[in-house]
Amino acid sequence: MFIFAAMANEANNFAEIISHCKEYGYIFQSSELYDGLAAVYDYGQMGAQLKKNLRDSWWKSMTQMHENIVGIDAAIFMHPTVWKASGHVDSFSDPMIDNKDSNKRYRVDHLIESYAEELKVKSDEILEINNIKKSNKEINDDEYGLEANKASVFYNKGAQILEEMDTLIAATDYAALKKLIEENKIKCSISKTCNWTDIREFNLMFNTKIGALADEADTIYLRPETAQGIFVNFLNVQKSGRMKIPFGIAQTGKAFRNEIVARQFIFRMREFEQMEMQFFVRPGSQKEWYNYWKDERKKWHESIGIPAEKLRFHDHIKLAHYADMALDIEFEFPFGWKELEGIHSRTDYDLTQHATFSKKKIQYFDNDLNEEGKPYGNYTPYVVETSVGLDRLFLTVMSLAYHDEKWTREDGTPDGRVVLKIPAKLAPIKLAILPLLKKDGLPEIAKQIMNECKGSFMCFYEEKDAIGKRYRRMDAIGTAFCVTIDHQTKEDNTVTIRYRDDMRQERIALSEVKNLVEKLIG
RNA sequence: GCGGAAGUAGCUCAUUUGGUAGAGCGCGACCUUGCCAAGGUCGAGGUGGCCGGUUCGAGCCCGGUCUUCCGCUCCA
Repeated sequence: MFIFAAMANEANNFAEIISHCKEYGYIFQSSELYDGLAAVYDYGQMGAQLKKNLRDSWWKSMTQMHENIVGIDAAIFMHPTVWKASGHVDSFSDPMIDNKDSNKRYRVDHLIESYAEELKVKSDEILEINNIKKSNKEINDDEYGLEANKASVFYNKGAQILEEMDTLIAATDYAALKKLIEENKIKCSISKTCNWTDIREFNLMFNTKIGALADEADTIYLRPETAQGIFVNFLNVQKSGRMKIPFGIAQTGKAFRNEIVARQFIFRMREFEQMEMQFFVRPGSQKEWYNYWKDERKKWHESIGIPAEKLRFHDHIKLAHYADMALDIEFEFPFGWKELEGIHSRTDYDLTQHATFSKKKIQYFDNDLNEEGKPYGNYTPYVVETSVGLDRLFLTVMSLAYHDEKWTREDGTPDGRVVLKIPAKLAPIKLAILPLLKKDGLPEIAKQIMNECKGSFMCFYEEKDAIGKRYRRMDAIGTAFCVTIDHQTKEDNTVTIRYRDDMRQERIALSEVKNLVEKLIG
């Protein structure tokens, strides 16, 4: 027996988590044999299972648990026009400019917008000062008029610059855009100079060629989001599934974005997996459903063991081109609060765009009766989207699970363990089956338990090394439970079950093992 | 993409100013032990991230390159 004299020092060091993931088969860098490929990662034998458990848990909560949500699996390749319709071809390629002195890079529109904002602030300041002077009778009406004119010059200048910018961006006239920046002497906030590079465009979509001929019509994109696969299948699913609004279509799958800088381990990768659901609603009811899913999704995260105080909502101030409301569910990662899931009210933007570009009617006939007792009739549904990054969710679970525990033994010597306290229902391996000795018939009993259980949940059999060492290894990979078979088992058919999180042990009937574990992971 | 730091065994690191690499842990086999990282014996594993240069000789000096981490930037 031993006691916990101290159970502290649980520093959640991000670097330690990354290295633990590699050491215990959760995540490897892609193509490590060839020095790796930046911002691309592979899931190992443990990671793939955890990721699958997370995906399955989401899938079940969305489809099985909601009668009005169905799941699909759309292809990564889509018709090129899909991305014209969605707006990604235009808005996913941002013009950028670098300041040569500070090496700071700006999105051109952000740079110009902030300059216009400065002009507006300057204008407001002049007005404010002179309003005070006027009310104190320090200046007369004529003098005030002159100052007010000055203010409006600044104000109009700002508005004019923004207008010009919009025209030039729409025309992709980058030479003229640069000229606009230089003529207005827009400076870098770091270097305070106007020494700019040429404007360059960064397209965030990967493209490739389909078919043998390499002309422009054959260029296709790797999808930058999975959502469009749902929108273009809206009518197929609605009609073949006889779905009635409100209803949802769920999907998990890979998406690809050519991020300029991808960092923070698996937080921002060039290839990543989304789990998303598009919920189609009657126009006008989007606010109600947006709020419904906002709460529902946060509850789901809590249901898989994420503490409420580590989650928060963050409303978007600047909305994407398709949204009328948007927020992030953020998690407090080891490197700060970051987006885990996005909830977007996408209006009828996507369906309308696809109707326009495909020249096909995408509408729904609503037979429900309105207040006047008449059917709501034909309309383009509004959409509320919930979209989680599966890799981010994985990182969330790992960063919560990782614990470096240290304590002092009864004899005063230090002891400790690294343990992944992954919720039992998500843990890659549920049960380790460990014969205390690899003789005296104990392995035979253990293998019998193994055969009984492995059809129901993931098990792991191990007879090498001292029992303590095997427990530590199971802790490190996050195995939820261990059962140990000893000599007493042969006498009374009981085994020791050991709980990972608190290392507690209890004696239970051998015949109860499977039922107990199934109950605990349910 | 810019700036900073780093890269030696699976992991953590050592190798005094250049003289062809070691330890601990881990891993494999066997013996012993048996409820929280036990002991013993034997063993596998490194062209020092990669490429090039200087030198009689490079893990060490120089250049390039790749990757990772931190800061900036980016994240419809």
